[in-house]
Amino acid sequence: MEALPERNGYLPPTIYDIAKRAKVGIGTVSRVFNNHPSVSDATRKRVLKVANSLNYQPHPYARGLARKRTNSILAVIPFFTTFFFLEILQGVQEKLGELDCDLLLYGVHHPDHVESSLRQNVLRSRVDGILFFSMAMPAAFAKQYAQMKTPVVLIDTYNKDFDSLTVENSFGAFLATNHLISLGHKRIGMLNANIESLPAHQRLKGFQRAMNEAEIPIDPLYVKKSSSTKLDGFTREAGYELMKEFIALGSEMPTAIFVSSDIQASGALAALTEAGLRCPEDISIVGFDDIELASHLGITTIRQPMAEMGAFAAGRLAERMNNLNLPPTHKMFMPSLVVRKSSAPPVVRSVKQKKVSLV
Amino acid sequence: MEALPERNGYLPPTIYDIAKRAKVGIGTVSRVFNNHPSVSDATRKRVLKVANSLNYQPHPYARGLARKRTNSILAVIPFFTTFFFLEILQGVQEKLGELDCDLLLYGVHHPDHVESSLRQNVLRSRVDGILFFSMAMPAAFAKQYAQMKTPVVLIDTYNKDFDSLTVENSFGAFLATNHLISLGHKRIGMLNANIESLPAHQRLKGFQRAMNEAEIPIDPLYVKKSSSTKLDGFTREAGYELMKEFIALGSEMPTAIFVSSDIQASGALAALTEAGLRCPEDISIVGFDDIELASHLGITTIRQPMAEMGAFAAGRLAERMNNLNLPPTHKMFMPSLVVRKSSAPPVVRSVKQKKVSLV
DNA sequence: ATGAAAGCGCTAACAA
DNA sequence: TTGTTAGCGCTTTCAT
Repeated sequence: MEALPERNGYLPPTIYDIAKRAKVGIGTVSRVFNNHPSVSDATRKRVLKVANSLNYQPHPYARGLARKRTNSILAVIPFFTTFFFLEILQGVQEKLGELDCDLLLYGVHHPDHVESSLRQNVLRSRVDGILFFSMAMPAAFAKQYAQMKTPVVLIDTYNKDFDSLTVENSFGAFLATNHLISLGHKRIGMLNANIESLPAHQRLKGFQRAMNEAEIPIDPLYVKKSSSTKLDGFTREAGYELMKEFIALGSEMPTAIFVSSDIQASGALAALTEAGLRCPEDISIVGFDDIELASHLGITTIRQPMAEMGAFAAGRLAERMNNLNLPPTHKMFMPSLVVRKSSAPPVVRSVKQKKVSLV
Repeated sequence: MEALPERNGYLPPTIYDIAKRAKVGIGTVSRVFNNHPSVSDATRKRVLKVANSLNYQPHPYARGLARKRTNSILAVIPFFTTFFFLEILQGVQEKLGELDCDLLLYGVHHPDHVESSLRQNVLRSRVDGILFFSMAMPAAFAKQYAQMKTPVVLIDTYNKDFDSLTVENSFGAFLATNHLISLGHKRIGMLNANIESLPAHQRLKGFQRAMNEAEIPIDPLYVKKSSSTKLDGFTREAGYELMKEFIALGSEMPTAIFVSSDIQASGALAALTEAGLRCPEDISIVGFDDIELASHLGITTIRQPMAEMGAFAAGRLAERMNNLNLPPTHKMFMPSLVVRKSSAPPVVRSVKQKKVSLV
């Protein structure tokens, strides 16, 4: 802690300055800026004029102290991922603008840091609420927040005690698979991440439902899951490796594969290229997430409505900040299909024969 | 403005609570938490013990009010771009952690919004300093900040009145071109963005210098620049179109091209694939920026030290906040070469003859 | 409708 | 070394 140099020269005007020049009490000035009804029109106008001429802006910290609310919220996000969060934050911020609320960012590098940040920011009552992204809320804090009724909204993660919003993974997988089916594919596979993870599990469910509804039997050979624990198998490498297994099937290879994430799909594509196979001519691919890469690679995929999710999260947080006793709600968002060039009708190759046994 | 529900039940402890239980005055408690030297070890220990047992955390807003400094800074970033900023913010945040300082995020969608944010946050003295990214500082604010000595650090943009840090574009281009040269290429082209933009201009300079130093004449036909105004031609489409022009050269095509950005390189690659040409076999490509896409596409590129830049920016801002009268400094960061598979030695094709006229 | 005054939780100057 | 006190700029009773 060093000496704290005062901002030179110019000092921002306070309500006292305004009050003096407008010949009113500071209370009145305050009322004007809080839109309190009991100020005469004349006075209000006079105060506003003076305030404008002095370029007055209420000091948020003084306000925060007096009001016991800071008008700012904290976003705790894992910093290793990128695109998804920025898009959501965009939605958050837009909404926050309406609410005259600021956004504090806390990027988590290491899980341990989560706790210290939460402690610092919340217990210090520096923020009015928290947006918590994609991580499991540490149990100790979950308990504490629940009983202190701290406003918390969970995004892309779940805890029964807090508001949460997630994407309907299963429905997205259903959409993806259905797209492939409606393109005319019959031999459809799924390249999944680690089934232990919730999203992977849900996406498998959606795949199965689509296949069942279309009455297409699922060949177990066509359903491959990563056993990687690194990021639950949602990695480029995992996609690459599993795709090689598909390729090893040779002529028995599916004509289309639903891949559980775009990042895996990028690896799958690499494996295909390496094997001299072309997408979509030899095989159609549908991914999931719609990360930026997907558009560059031309991957048909499932998009999550990130901006809306962000806006919704901010809105929900605001509601909760205004009423600490709302019961937690759990909102599901519906993803949508984005068709690009990695999916196409199956090519009727040297029409030998229909595939026989699908088990 | 609605009724403001108080946080139910639990109220955070204040220095008064601590003081009472530790049987000291509030001043002493304050001193302890400000590491003021004149507190006896015994007292300090006692206060700390009580504080810990009560889970006390100083209230940042009260502190801010009294100290006239908020311990938080504002990052103003253009929200349409993504990866680059997150990486820099990572560096920023790491540094900020050391400084016990918070990060307020303001994403700019529309240039108009810049001003309102700056006004709100700075004039309201909500933040101690500003990190301003990749945009031209609006003149009105530049003047005001300069005379108010508001701590501002510019990142990836320049203004003589403020600290700034930028990347040595020219040097990066030099590195890229040199890499191609050292690989043995002689027919080297450059696929540039809109030369009106500063980075495009600087990158051209670096290209020219490398060629000159290697005494390889530059064929004007091999230097193509986008005339697009959209993002100054730093787009996938621009890269795609210009690469088609290169391809149209047929056998006269360069054996290697330095592309002014990865995003353009991705478009260039697409054009190549479309034309049935392979990279690096038929032509080597080096990009610039090292966006995530580059690694997925295997593009050799020039990387900017983003995390370091972020940390440096935060550090510089801190210095300036501690001494408002420092003269502005302008720091250049050196980019580095990342070799991937899009660049390789030229293939000695059906060695017909040396290229004759390079004009 | 308006002014005066008492905090909000803290820092820092001043005494002791 | 310590306690006391006067702000920091604002909101919010309580009078008037």
